[in-house]
Amino acid sequence: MAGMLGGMHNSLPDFEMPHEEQVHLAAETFRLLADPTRIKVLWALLQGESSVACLADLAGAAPTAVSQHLAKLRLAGLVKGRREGTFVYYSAADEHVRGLLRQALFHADHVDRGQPDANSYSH
Amino acid sequence: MAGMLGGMHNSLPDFEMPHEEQVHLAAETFRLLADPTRIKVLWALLQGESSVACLADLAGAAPTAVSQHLAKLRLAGLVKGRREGTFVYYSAADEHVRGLLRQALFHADHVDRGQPDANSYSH
DNA sequence: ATCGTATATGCGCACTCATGCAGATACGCA
DNA sequence: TGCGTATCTGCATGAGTGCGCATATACGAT
Repeated sequence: MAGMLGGMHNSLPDFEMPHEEQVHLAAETFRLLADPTRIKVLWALLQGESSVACLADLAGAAPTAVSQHLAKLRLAGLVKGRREGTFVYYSAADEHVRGLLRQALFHADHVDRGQPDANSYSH
Repeated sequence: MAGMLGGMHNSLPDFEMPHEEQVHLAAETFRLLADPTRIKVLWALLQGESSVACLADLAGAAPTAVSQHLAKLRLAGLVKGRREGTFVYYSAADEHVRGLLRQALFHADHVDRGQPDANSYSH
């Protein structure tokens, strides 16, 4: 499936690009994960369910901000809420998020971005 | 640093949160992936190296826009460029990106966001 | 000069956060 | 039982910020 490299230039290879809708959904998922507070919240929720106040304490953010973040994550279907009295206990709704977070954090721990060498290819 | 402080309902056992630096790097990675054009470009680069014009054609975007996206990806260390005459052939520099993209696209293909049931838990 | 690529600037849009307020529920006390 | 208060959560608004795109310009190579 992967085209042979090297000589081909403008000719469109034979591999298939993802569908537009798929790409859009993936971008939206990444956009939701591109926030330190939401990453911490989701990481905490992957360990078990918790409430807004507890998550705010864990993430080091204001409860209202965490509530807004949870609302977005809920609309995206990444977390779900269970009401018990005044508290709302949230939990992760998708197992794929665990893999994405683990890979991203692992990548962040092993990446070496020491030099923003913009012109490493020029001479 | 977050930490003790009273008033925390211990619905979650003690577990370790990722380090602050790790979280920021992961968020930055996700932010770079949170764009349809960059997703298409990276997906194409995972199949082999290609030039700006070819990538622009594949992604359906202007060459200048693709060049700017590639500059950001290059500064982040996600792609690398090899100059050959007038052309610059880019290629993916990190194998972790492949896993992230695959999981995100797979997730996008399997997620069912048909129910933005925001108030599934409310009265 | 032409083509491929990189960079600078302005515009429009979306996002985050902080503030304030409202609804809902639990608790205390007469 | 009835009432008032405190707490938890959700929603709306404004300020500040960053991003992507389009345009124009510059550099390098043939």
